[in-house]
Amino acid sequence: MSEQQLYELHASICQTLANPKRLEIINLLRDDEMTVSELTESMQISQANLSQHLALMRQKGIVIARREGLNIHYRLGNPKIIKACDLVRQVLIENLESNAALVETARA
Amino acid sequence: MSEQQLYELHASICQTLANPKRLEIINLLRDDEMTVSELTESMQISQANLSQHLALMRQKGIVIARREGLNIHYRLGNPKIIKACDLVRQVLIENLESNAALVETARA
DNA sequence: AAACTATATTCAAATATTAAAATATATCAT
DNA sequence: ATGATATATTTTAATATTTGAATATAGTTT
Repeated sequence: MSEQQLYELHASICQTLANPKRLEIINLLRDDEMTVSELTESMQISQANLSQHLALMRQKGIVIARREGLNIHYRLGNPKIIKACDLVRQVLIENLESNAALVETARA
Repeated sequence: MSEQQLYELHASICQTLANPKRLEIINLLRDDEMTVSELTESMQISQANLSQHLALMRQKGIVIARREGLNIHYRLGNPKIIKACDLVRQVLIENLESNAALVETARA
């Protein structure tokens, strides 16, 4: 597998993370698995659209589905996903903070 | 700032990471800053397109530019970006490995 | 100031992503 | 078998992203 190909696969995982609803799903699954119904109730999203997002994430191995009767339970495929998301969120927060600091400097 | 808005900004950072060339740039800047010329020479990409990618990353604070004469030196805006990318790459590698394991199981 | 070098920006066409709507499938209960 | 519930898939229109081509800008050298 070439480095180029790895970068492409890497990018496609990032692409899968590049959606607010999907990030919200990942956060909801942080500690425990949840059924599709539970996710639908916890979020502002239609069942069909939620299912589309879950299908995408399943394909990339970001979440794993497990059927139990009528319900399907979803969980994260790899706990490192949460670590990665948390790191990116920290970067975001730090960027916001230093922007705020810049604004302060400009006012002074 | 609402959680929704945070998820949107978070997603937009992930979106910025969701491109193989941009990931390659980040990796090249891992340890040291580099000029645009150096980056152009290290990668299979046109100068104009590289500049477009750098502009996007600048806007998101992922990368910082510093002019020195004719050259512009780029460096990472936050070392945590590298950590996050490395984590996602680990997730990718682990997914590839468990896929390979699955194929083995299917053959056996 | 004219030429040169390094880098950035704008525009447009091709391509990819998103979400709603409609429909389909799987399991369970009767 | 029928109906009910939970979830998934397909299609489509709107929107966003990507890249090459052309052009612009900033700093330097002569």
